[in-house]
Amino acid sequence: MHQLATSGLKRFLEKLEARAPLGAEDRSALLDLPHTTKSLRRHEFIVREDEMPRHCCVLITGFAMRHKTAGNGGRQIFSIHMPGDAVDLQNSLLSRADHNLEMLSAGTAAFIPVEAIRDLTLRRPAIGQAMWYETLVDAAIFREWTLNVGRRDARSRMSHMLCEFALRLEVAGLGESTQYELPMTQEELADALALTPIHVSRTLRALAVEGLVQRTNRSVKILDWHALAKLGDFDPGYLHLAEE
Amino acid sequence: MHQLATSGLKRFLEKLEARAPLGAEDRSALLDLPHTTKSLRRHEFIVREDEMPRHCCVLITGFAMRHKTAGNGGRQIFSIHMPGDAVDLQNSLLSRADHNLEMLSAGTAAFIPVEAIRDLTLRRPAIGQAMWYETLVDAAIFREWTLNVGRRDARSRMSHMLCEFALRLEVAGLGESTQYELPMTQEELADALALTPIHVSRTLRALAVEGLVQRTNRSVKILDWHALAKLGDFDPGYLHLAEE
DNA sequence: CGGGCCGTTGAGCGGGCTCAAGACATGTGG
DNA sequence: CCACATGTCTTGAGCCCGCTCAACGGCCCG
Repeated sequence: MHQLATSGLKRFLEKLEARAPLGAEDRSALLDLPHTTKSLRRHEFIVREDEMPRHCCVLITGFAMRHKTAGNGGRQIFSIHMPGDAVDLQNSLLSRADHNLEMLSAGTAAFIPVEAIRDLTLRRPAIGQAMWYETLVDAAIFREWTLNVGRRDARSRMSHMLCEFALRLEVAGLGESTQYELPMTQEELADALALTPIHVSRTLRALAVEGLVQRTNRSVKILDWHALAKLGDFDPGYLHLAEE
Repeated sequence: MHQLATSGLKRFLEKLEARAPLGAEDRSALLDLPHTTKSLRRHEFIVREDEMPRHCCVLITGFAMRHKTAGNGGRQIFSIHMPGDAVDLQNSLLSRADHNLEMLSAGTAAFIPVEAIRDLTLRRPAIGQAMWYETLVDAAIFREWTLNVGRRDARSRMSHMLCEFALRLEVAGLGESTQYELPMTQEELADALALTPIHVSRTLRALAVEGLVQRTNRSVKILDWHALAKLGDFDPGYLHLAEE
């Protein structure tokens, strides 16, 4: 159990260090963070809007999503998260949650007391800075999604999102950029893209007919990356990946 | 000149302290940040996409906006900023800008070298944390705008945005919540709401006919706050203002 | 075998877009 | 003082992308 937990934070550590390496003391201070691991069911909520979360959660396995529902019943998904992501720094540090965090698939996560995080980032400012930058990248992704939803049509939106996932999963070592597992229903895709599930179905069909992507079950195969990226107006700069 | 500059950072300091008070040393360390002040024209860019900004900018007077243009020519405005806002921590800390920062009105700003910021936040982690939280609130606003654009119709979008500005301006001490100056053209409103300028015109007219708001020149008068907030599905939780 | 859940397909509608023209204010130079 | 250009806002008419409503089919799992 402790084995699992440690390796979970390890993935988080690797993610932080991808941007800027940490010293040995910082590294071990991070890995020594007190935490408990817990397995989570699909659709289980990690945090709900208006709660005051007392733990911050690092995904070890499985996928999660942020979302919020408007007064008219429309739901908007803001982002999708994968193993290694510290998934609710956003909510836990600001004391009152302004959106929901929900598992997309079954998985496991490490729960770290918020005070331990606050404490660590004060004691070891380099870690604080690394986490800060991580949330800045999250913000960059939020902005790109706003652009996606606000200014691109359905086919471009879908293409853009599929490209983003391809790249992020590849960088995280969770798939190839041309073929990956994505545990989202068409209804969830719709809420991420601000479309209806029906139109998501039609859009995916159109992309398949054009020979760009193929989606079967919960997996995505990209047949023509170049064309898909072009159609999706996809420029990965906003992901702020290490240049290679 | 130095007088002006100091008072500019002072406003920023007040904003940081609204969330969590800082110690005397932190306070003076922040105010002692090296910086130069500069006056900016309307439509002048502070940062452009793909640049590698070497300064972080704190607004002293005037309004600014973040935006980015999609491949099809559509522009999306992500947020509006007002005096006291550190307006491009987002871009400067991640080294390569992924969006533009442009003045909405003429104004003045303090420019702080990025290294000085990085340095200060490492030396004085409490300040780092305060700035971090500030960017987390920015992120919360990005999310709300995504929901706005994705899941609300034109009248609700507009109402929501007018409510947000009313509250933020009041908290910043720049207007009453029922009457304020907003230096945005209808085209800029359109790009913030993901509408066309034409539809913005019609929507504003509709809200005026219903007796909710009145817009003349560049000022906004809210005639029925309660109805406007309801129509706009406006719940200020996401702004994370101090509870009072 | 029955019942969710998920995806597909069709038909009709509508909110916001496009295109086009005009109104009005401001500034600028002759 | 007028002539003209420019930027901003308004109004009208027609259209289209994506929505709504409804039915059906496949699949999994009890």
